[in-house]
Amino acid sequence: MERPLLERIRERGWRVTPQRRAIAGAFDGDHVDLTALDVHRRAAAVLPEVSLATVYNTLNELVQAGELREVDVLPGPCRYDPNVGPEPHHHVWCTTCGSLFDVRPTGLAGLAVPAAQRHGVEVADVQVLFRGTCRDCTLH
Amino acid sequence: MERPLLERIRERGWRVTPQRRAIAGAFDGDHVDLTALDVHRRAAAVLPEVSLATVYNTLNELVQAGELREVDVLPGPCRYDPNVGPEPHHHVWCTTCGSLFDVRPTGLAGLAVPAAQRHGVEVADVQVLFRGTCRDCTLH
DNA sequence: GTATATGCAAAGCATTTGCATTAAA
DNA sequence: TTTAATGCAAATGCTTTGCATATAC
Repeated sequence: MERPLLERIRERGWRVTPQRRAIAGAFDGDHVDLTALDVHRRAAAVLPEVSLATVYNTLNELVQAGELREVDVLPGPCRYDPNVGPEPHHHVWCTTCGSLFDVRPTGLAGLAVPAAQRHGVEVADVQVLFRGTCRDCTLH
Repeated sequence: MERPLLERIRERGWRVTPQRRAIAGAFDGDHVDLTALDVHRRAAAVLPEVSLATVYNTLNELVQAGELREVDVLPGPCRYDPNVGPEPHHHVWCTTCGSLFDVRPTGLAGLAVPAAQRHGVEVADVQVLFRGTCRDCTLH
């Protein structure tokens, strides 16, 4: 679990504006991965005037600063994940409702690409996506 | 390795038009995963009048028919993969130039999500993405 | 001949950008 | 007071759609 985003913004010496407070606040609690629209919806609940452009700009700045991770492993809009710890992490996704959860799978260490299939790519990183159906969607 | 797309179109009783011939032809050879624009570029090399809308429409029809697989595991436009065999497959991706290759990793069988982390999702499927840098990009 | 595929141009999202205005420090 | 952040509205990139025209069967 990470330190709150707002604290990390402050530590970077960035200006603390009401918008940034609202945007950072959107990630408080159980850190789900949010779309820009999710973030805007949550931020606007606290600060109705916050603009979508500012949400996008701020999310991008945070990604560039390494304080958010872009999760772009599934169809639809990009998601943002405040959990940027050292160990890469992975996801479980309900293909029906789109719910997305962080997960730390077992057996990662055994994964490898046979050299003959690497096409000259030096592998730096692995991302695993488990797809399935969540209980709510199974029950209709 | 799959049978040529055009043959599969014919077998479905679909009309064989010059456009469909050109679009199917784009996937001949080593089956890279192509974007719609890639397909359009290749198809237009053979049939200059083919429209991008037709490329999109045709790709979607082929996806719905199960003759193409959408690969939507990375940023940027969706890619289409003519290799729709039973075994799910995985990808190696150069994060610099965007090259994408199919891969059959070892160690897949050992991958699992601890029950406590499943958030009620019944896992049906796994997709693995290896990210790295290809030789060309490393050498500049 | 008839059903189906095509092309165009317009519309739809998600996202980015330019620039004048506002506000944090 | 200065520098940086915001909001707007317009632009972008990818993809879809409606509809009249063309064409495979």
